[in-house]
Amino acid sequence: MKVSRVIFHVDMNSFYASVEQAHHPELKGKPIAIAGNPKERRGIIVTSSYEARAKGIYTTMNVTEALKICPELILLPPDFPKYREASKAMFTILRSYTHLVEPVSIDEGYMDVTEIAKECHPLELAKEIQLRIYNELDLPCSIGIAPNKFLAKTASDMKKPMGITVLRKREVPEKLWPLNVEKMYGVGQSMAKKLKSLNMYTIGDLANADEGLLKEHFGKIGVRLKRRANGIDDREVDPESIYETKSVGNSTTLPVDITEMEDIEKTFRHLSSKVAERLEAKNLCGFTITIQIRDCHWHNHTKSKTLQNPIYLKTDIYQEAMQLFPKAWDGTPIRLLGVTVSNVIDKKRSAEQLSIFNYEQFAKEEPIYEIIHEMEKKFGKGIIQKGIDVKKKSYASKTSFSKDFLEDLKDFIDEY
DNA sequence: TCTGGGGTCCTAGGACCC
DNA sequence: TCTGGGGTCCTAGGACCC
Repeated sequence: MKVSRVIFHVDMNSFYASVEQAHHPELKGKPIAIAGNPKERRGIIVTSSYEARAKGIYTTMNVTEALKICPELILLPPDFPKYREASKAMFTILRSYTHLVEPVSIDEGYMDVTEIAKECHPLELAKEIQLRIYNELDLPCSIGIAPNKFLAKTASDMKKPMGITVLRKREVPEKLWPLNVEKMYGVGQSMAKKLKSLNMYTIGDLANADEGLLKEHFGKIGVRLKRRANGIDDREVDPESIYETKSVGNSTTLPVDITEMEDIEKTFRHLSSKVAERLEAKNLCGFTITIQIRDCHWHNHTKSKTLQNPIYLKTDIYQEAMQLFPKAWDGTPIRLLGVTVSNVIDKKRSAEQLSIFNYEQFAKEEPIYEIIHEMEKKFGKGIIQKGIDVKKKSYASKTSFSKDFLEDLKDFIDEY
């Protein structure tokens, strides 16, 4: 039997809008919204204050539409550096209690407070954290307290803003099961529709559904949903997960649909340099490049290619993107273009990967295969890799050989 | 309700290898 | 030459989340 855990899910309330209100107290109590440029097609509501929500404003709503419903709505452009700073301050407060903090996005995260809970009542701890975030940063948040991530996440959603909700496993049938399936985290529009066609309308229906049936229609996702609906979730709080970037991409909805090569090239150049910039900032490079095209009918097309050597330069990214483009485009006017580099690794580690590939090529192409085997026998498996690393010069400084070793190597080659 | 931009995870089929 | 079964990687697309 696994030891019972105490997990918090801390969820900032209408984060961007709250950060703006904290910076500009005169905006408190007023309907405000963070939105893109209202003159452009991309002008949508990103977040709105509770005062705005009360008037019918919601995320993804067109700005023009929003102003029609609520003419007094105060629009602000997004200021991401400001939000990132507030986010950092918030996580610093969380980490002052335990290192077991897992940021999920800019405005929410999990904490495993099992240890702390032995000496302090979870509810009191949650109150203290909520109050500190409020007093020190002037930001409201909701906290869910539960034995696992799924229930904690569900709980934090139950009382907003400034709520604290405890959700025990034994309360699942009473509190969770009566809710509609679409209320469940992990069930979107598409799955809700499918579930309903299978006569499952509530989370309880999902919890008590036949596992084989769920597997047949939804694969492993279905099986997982059933477990979650029963309050079962073994995922651990992983503080490292934010450092494990899988992909870096940029995309843009164009002001008007385009078909001209000149415009397409210009857009890809811009996107490629954005991606390169962000890879650079994270010291990453990646093996796979993907381009995305969304046409005027909202059909998406992607084309991707995995390279033998990782890329990170804007010129390389641009070139690969432009090579993929004609293979993915059928001539339909384009609404959105995107470029993503995935399969990413640390730039430093990439040097090793590069050499492994070259070694294999080298071994296949050259009749010196035997030499390589001999050398491996004498110096160990990594020798050729190291040798080529040095030859490539790209990271020669990272590879160091002892003087004695170099002497041995020289002798060996001469002898051969 | 006519839909931005950043991501992650999953699936299914094909290629290829042992 | 035909036959399996298992595993991994790649690609395209879809669903979901904030």
